[in-house]
Amino acid sequence: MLLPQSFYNRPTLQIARDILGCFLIRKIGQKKFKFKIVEVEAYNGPNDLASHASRGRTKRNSVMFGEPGIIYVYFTYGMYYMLNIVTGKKEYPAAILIRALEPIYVIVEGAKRPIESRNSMAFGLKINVNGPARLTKALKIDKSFNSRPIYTKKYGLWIESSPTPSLKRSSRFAIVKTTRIGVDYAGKYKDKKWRFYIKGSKFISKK
DNA sequence: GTAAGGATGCGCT
DNA sequence: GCGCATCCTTACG
Repeated sequence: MLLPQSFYNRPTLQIARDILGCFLIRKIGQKKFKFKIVEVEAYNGPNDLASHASRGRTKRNSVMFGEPGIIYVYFTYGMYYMLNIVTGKKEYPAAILIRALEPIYVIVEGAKRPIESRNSMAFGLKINVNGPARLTKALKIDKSFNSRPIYTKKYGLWIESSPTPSLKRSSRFAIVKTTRIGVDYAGKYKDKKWRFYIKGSKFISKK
């Protein structure tokens, strides 16, 4: 089921846990690619020194200060895009960075086909989605998605809830909580355990 | 298998 | 100018 905007209008750290195991769907042309979200990081509030928002509102980060459920895509290292979803109340700058996905299947002309290898071409899309920059490249996500809603199918990118909501999440998988990647400069915020991933997943971005 | 370095452009000081 | 919420290629064993 498509996750509604209200899902994102909650505390960011809670969303980071809840979104694990949910599905990211990308529609390109007639093909629909389905992935499981297996790793995320939270960038939480105006004081988080690892967050773009800690330097105040700028043209670049302004969507972080807006409505929850909006996509925040930014450009870094001269060549990569990062995919984030804005979370929490309006005016409270926070977002979830999607760091890694697990390929599930692709629907071509109504038929489900497995996505076989992380590094092979699957129906015209290079599937290499265990890393925040890799996955945007693979899914053809760029700045044009910035400020669009994720809670509609209109733009070819949306998130659906996991298939067995009746089962408690804790009975399906365990969550590892640890420190974020590449934020050594962030003072006391570098030690915040705001990175979450599904324990035992083979599709985590590092180690 | 692991390690090192280059690529590359935009936002911010 | 500097530095970055990174990845890929090359060079080794």
